[in-house]
Amino acid sequence: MSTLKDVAEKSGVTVTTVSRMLNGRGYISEKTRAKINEAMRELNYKPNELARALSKKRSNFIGLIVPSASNMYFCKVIDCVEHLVTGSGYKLLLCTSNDETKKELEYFNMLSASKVAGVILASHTQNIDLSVAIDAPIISIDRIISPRIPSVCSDNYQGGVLAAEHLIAKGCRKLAHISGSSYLNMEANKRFFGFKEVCEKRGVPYVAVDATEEQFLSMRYENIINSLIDSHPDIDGIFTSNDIIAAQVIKICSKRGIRIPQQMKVVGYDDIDLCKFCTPSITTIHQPVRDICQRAVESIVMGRDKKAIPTSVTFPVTLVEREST
Amino acid sequence: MSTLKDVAEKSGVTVTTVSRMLNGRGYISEKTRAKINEAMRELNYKPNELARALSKKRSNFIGLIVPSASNMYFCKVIDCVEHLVTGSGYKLLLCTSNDETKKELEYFNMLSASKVAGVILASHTQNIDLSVAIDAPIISIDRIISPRIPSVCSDNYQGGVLAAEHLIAKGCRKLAHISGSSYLNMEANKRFFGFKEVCEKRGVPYVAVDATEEQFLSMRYENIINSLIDSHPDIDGIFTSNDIIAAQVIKICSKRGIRIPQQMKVVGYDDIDLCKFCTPSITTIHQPVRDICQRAVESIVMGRDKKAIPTSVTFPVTLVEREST
DNA sequence: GCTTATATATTAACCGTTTGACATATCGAT
DNA sequence: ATCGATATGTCAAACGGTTAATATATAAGC
Repeated sequence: MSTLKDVAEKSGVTVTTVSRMLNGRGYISEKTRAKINEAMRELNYKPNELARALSKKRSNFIGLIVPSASNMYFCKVIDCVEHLVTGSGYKLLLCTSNDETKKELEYFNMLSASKVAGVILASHTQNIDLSVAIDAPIISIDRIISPRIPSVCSDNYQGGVLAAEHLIAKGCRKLAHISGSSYLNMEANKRFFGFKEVCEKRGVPYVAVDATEEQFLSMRYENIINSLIDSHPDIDGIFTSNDIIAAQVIKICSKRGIRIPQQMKVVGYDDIDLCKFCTPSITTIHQPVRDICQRAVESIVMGRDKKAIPTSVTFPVTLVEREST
Repeated sequence: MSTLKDVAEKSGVTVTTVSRMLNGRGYISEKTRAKINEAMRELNYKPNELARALSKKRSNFIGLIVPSASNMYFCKVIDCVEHLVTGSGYKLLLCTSNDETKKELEYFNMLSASKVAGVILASHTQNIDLSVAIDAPIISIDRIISPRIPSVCSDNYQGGVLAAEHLIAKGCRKLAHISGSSYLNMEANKRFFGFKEVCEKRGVPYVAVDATEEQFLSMRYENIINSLIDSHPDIDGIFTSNDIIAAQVIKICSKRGIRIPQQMKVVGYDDIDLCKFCTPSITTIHQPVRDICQRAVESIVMGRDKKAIPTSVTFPVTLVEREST
């Protein structure tokens, strides 16, 4: 593996000059530039990123912490963030925390030790002031962690409003809401508040149940869905806090002989690919994941240059109508 | 941020001693060990991983290259690999290549420049001898790239055999196979060979169609499925090369009023979560992703210590019967 | 002919950790 | 009294790049 020094010798200049060129500082004539490029090509030179980062006291890794990579919503986030990070010349360090605060702290220490350029948090982490643990910009996605950490969310309240209004417009008389674990994501609770508000304003009765953390992680909601339908057989519209629950509602209704959308209408949340693959496909609240991720990555890249103080933002959501309503 | 030197000063020993302790070389008395630990705690010392890696000429990052993080099969791989990598004290650098050779090469250069401990390849990359591009162990998942690169696969041929036998046993008279893009994954083609072999042996007629690369990446197979059913309305059993195609077959059949499993039986491949969420749920060939990933990570970790020459392995697959057959 | 901008060189310190070479001291065992 | 194992110290080079300071040379502009 060749080094800067090798390149410098080969092209008959000093390491300073080569480094200057690599980092775009100072003056370089076209002739020298060509000579150096030539030498780099011949030697197949790749700057050692570790040395570079050590010297600069900052790497170009960006850490992304998600609860799990097998949950399709987070997959979307991972995919988006990876593209954006790579597009900005950074590299993605992926961490899956299982929503465990302890693991999250470990990851934080690890990321800090690797001198990451920033951290994007799409995981649990309530209230612990992580900004003290790391000397790099942090931004959270869809979770508000502490007032000191900027966040980028979608309009969860409005999502709940849209879902309830849609179900009511479609003729539902009694609604239900099934949340993910409200303990895990305070921000997502606003989906329920929006839903509730509309139901109350319109005088439509509703019930609400809350999944457990364990159900959220295992993605198995059968029990909660069955017992909801058992105890409220007159429900004809369900708004779920994520699409995975919605898919299982559809499944259980089909097993019970409840026809969708005729007898039961279902609105999910997130708009993951699953919605399209399900039969019937799922009406859902679309989260602008791409916009959210873009904003998150930008805020890290900006924050690094101290160009802008990143602030919290909220993106609008939309309802995507499919076959389940 | 405190350094080794700070810790050494604080605990009244030299950096050599502290480093010795950190790396488990030479002798350390319990008393000194305690003193150093105390100092590290007080200073909240975290070794700078970059400096460490630079000095050792090797980081503890492991690179994982997948075509996409939004494809659920690869999500499973990512999730698994992340857990295993972290469990072994490494960190995961995630790369999504879109199955583009050019991008894969760029990622390889990047990983090489970051002195990764190894690379796990679950992507395209045909025939280019990447082992020359990087000085670290490489292993491929479910793809055979070159004879020089060890791979860990599942028994694709057997998967095809199981699928065909199951469909025939369930009473199908005319079968079809829809592959992902055979161009992208030679190894997965064996699924078709196994399927074909059984059909021919049993005298069951079959047709086979091949999705394009674009269809694979966009996960939209409607056209190919519709035209298959249009031109062969007598097909009563379909084996698809992945579960995402299977889900769409179910969807299209439902739209066309073809009842599953009564009039049409479907067997997918991979056993991703989607299978359980679909209505009806999808019978599929289960890939032992956990075993595969474990083997892949182990081979990197071993390969690093030069303890063992990693060799290629094949894991058995099983058929998981659900509602679609 | 003087100034200024451009282009490059030399030297050396620094980032934080590892590691080898070598020295020294203590302690129990022979 | 000597030996070997244990426990630590000092010193300094190395990993590969960045960067500040200082110097010099060329070319263009007035």
